[in-house]
Amino acid sequence: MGVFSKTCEYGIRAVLYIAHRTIDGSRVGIKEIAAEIDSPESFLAKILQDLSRKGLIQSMKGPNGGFYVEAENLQRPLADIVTAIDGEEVFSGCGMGLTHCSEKNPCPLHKEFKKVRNQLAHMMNTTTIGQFNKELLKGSVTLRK
Amino acid sequence: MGVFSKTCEYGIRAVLYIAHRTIDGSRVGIKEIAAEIDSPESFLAKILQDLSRKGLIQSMKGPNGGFYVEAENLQRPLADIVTAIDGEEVFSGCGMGLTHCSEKNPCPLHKEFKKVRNQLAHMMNTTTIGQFNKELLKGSVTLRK
DNA sequence: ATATATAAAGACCTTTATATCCTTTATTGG
DNA sequence: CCAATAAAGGATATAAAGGTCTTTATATAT
Ligand code: FES
Ligand code: FES
Repeated sequence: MGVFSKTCEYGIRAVLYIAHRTIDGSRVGIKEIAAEIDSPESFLAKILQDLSRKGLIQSMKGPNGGFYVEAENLQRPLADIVTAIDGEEVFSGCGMGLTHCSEKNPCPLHKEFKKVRNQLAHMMNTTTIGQFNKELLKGSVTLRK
Repeated sequence: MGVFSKTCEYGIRAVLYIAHRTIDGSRVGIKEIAAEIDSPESFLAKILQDLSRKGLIQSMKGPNGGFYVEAENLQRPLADIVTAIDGEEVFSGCGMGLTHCSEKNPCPLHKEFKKVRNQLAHMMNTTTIGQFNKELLKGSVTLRK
């Protein structure tokens, strides 16, 4: 198990793919996305459906339809994708599973775990959907394999 | 989903409980452990069986039997418990699910994610099983709720 | 030796995550 | 309007995680 669920991993990869692939105002279909991020097509369809309903990405049916990201969404943090799919637990939950992480009744790891968790949250909150577009176009970073 | 699996969370809590409860050379039974760390008893039994087979904790059958932690194991890092139960992925896997995290073919998050992951690994590698015994005895930290 | 306490082991069951497939609905170009 | 296209939605399948129960093995005390 990684830090995020598989669903979430696919979701992040797909959104970043869509974002850099549609800066020109075009749309991209599920087949291409799935192929390019190396994910099961129909499973990804479900994930994107969900993210679309939640407004993180946009979609259009019909010929020349597909998924895209509106300009304003390019500024949204990746944390929004994680929260939409996995919830907030990874950003606020106790590292060893206590039902509530708190200062008053802390688990042994609390002090240190909180730092890590906060660093993770900070990273995901200050990293935006559109931020990697150039690097993705250049090919200096990848979304598959 | 948290950073670790539920199995792993129970495992960590249980090992820390056993450690501080048996410094005097005694043993502690599964019923007490499960009650004190607030976990399902027979599920925890499976987990402890596994950790015992792997040598992270010790056990004895029969009257006055139970689980305990040998002195040398008190020095082992909590990372060993995580690795034994969840594997190493959380310490080395790609944050967005690429099959191999690498410098040569990095995902967009690689640079930042690696820092977080390393901080997590460092924390878990420098924190030992026995390290919280005093605090647990004092009651300044908790393993339940 | 026997009875008893306790963990080990294995067979199950339930829920959640992951994944596929098929039908419906919306959009577009002709 | 019509046919083609692509996402939405719903039903279902499969795998993995989470959890329970019963039986067996082993240690101890009497
Ligand atoms: S109580 Fe465990 S991380 Fe805060
Ligand atoms: S490649 Fe993704 S974290 Fe290293």
